[in-house]
Amino acid sequence: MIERIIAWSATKAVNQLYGGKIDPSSVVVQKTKPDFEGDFTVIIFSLVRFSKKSPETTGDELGSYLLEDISFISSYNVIKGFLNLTIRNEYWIEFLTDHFCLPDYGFIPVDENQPVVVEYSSPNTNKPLHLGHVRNNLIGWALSEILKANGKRVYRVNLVNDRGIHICKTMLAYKKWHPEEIPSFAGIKGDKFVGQLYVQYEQAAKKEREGLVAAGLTEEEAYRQSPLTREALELLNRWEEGETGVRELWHTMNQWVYEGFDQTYRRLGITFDKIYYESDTYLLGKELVNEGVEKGAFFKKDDGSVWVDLGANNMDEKLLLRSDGTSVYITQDLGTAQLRFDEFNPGQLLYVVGNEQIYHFDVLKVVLKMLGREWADRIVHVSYGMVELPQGKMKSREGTVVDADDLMDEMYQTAKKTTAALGKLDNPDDHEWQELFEMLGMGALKYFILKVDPRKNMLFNPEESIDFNGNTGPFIQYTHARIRSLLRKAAAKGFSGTDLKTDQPVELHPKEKEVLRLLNDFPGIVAEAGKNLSPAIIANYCYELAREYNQFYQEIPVLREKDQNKLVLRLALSSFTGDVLRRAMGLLGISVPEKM
RNA sequence: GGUCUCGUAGCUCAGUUGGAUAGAGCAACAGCCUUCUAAGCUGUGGGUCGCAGGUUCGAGUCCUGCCGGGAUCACCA
Repeated sequence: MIERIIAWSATKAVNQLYGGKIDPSSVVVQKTKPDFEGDFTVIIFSLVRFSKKSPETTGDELGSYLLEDISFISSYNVIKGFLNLTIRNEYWIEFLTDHFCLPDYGFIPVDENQPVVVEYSSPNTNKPLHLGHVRNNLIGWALSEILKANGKRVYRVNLVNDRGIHICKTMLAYKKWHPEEIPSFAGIKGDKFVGQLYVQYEQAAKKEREGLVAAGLTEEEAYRQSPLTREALELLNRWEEGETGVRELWHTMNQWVYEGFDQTYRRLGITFDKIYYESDTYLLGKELVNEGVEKGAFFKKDDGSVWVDLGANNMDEKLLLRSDGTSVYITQDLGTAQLRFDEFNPGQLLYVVGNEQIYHFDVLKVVLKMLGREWADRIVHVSYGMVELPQGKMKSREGTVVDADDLMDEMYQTAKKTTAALGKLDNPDDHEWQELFEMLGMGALKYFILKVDPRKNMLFNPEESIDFNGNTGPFIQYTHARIRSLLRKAAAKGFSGTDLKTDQPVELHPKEKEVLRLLNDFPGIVAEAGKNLSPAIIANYCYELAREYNQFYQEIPVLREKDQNKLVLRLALSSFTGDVLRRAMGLLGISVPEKM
C-alpha cells in the first residue's frame, strides 16, 4: 500500500537525517484534504523533536528526501506542518493495469490454521424473528465474510435455544387452548403460530398474577402461586425426565418453528455450517464446574449451590449450579465454549450477542480463566447495540416488535413502488422484475442496518420507509448496474478495458484519480473492517466509492471520448469499480444487479 | 447505588492509532435529461461536536468532574 511505502521512507529519512530511532507506525500518512495540492500528506509536527528545526524546514528536508527516494512521487509542497506529496500519473495507471482484472483484489487467500468460529443468530423457539434478530444475523453473516476475505477459515454456528421454561409455556398454551390445531391449518408460518401461543400464555399469566396481587399477595408470591406458572414448571420437569408425550409435543412444535425460521433465513440469505441445540448442550459444563470445585476455584454453599467469587475482578459472586444441581445459563456456556474449542481449535471464538450480555461474557471469560483455560482470551463478544423504535426498545410482550418477515415484504413492495414511480416497470409480472425487487428491497434493508457501527444502538422508524436514495443500498446497486450497462455497450462497440496499455502517457482527470485512490484503499479497508469487526467500514467505503464514481460518470465521457487511450482507461476504471463494488457489497451479503 | 456505554446539523449517521476550515444522506430551496441508466449530478441554507476544566504545537477524538439517555449487576435466558 502506498501509504506504507511513504511512511517507511519517511522513517528512513528521520533516522538517517536526524539520528532518530522511530518505526513507520509513528509516522502519520493520510490523504491530502481536497483544498490542498497533493495526494498524500505526511504530518510533520510529531517529527520536529528529532530534527530540532521548524516544521516548515523539516517538511522541506523530508520532502526532498522522499522525492529522491520514491520514484512515484513527482513533487511536494509544505504548508505549516504538513508535507503534501503528489503522485505521478504513471503510478495510478500502472496500479490500474496491474489490478483491475484480479478476481481476488483486496482479499487474502484462506489459511486453514487458526480458524474462527462465529456464533450468531441463536434464536429462542418461542418467538418469530424480529428486527433485532435481523441485525444480529446480518452482522454475523457479514463478519464471517469479512474474516474470510482476511484469510480466515470461518465456521458459522448457531445455538438454538430449543428448551426451557419459555418453551413449556407455549406447549401449555397449545394443550389448553389450541389442541389439535396445526399451523398449516391456521394458514400461518409455524414460528408465528408458536409465537402467538407464547403471547397468549403471557397475557393469561399476567391476568392471573394481577388477580393474586389484588387478593393481597406480593409480586413474587403471585408468580410462584400462579397455577399457570406451576403447570409450566411441572411440564419442564416432565420434559427433563424425558416423558414421551411431552417430548413428542415439544419436538413437533419446535419443528413448526424451524420450518418458519428456515423461510426467514433463506430470504435473508443466512446459513450456518453447524447448528447446536440447547437440548443437546444444556447439560454440558457441569463437569467443568465440578472441576472448579475440586481445584478450589469455586465453592459450595450449605444448600448445595455452587458459586464463584469474582471479587478479584471487581465483580460479584456468581451462581454456577443451582442448589438442586441443575444448570443455569452460564453453566452451559462454559460447556459449549469447551466443546467448540475441542472441536475446532479456533484462533478466535466470536459471539455475536447483544450488548445487554456484556457482563455475562466478562464473567464467562474470567471463570474459564480460573479453570486454567488460557484460550478464554480467544473469546470475543461482538456486542452489538439494540435496534430502537421511536417509542424506545422493542418488546415482544407489548407487541412493539418489527417482524422480520413483514419487514422484508414491505421492502419488496417499496422496491416495486419505487421502480414503478420511475416509469421503468414495463411488465410487473415478469420474473426478472420480481427478482430485482427482492434484490433491491433486501439491499436497502441490509445496507440500512449494516452501515451503522455495530456497537452503537440504532433507531428504526416504521413510519418512514427505508430510503432508496442517497446513502443507501440501492444507490450502490444502481451504480453497479450503470457500470455494467456501460460495459455492455462498450463490448458491443468492440471496446474492452483489457485493451489498456501502460506505456502510453495519459493525463488523469482529478475525478479519475480520486476513484483510483479509493480503489487503491480497498485492501486496507478490508483489513480494517476485519480488525475492527465492523461491516460498517465496508458499507461506508462502498458508498464513498459509488458516490465518487457517479461524479466521474456524470462529468466525464467514456464511450463518447475520442481519444481511444482515454476511453480504454476509463473502461478499465469503470470495470474495476464495478467489481470492487460487487465484491465489497458481497461482504455485506448484498447482491448487485446487472441492470435496474 | 456499583460497573459499562452513548451524546456530532431539524432527523438518521460518518469522522482510522489526536492533525489543516468537522463530513454525508434525508428533509427544505434553486438548477441539470435531443448525449454512456436522472434510483444520478451541481449549488444554497443549516454546528458552542451535551457542559466545564485539564493534558499539548494541536482535542469531536485522550484524562477528570458534572448533566442527560441506555444497558447491566437474578437459583431468568
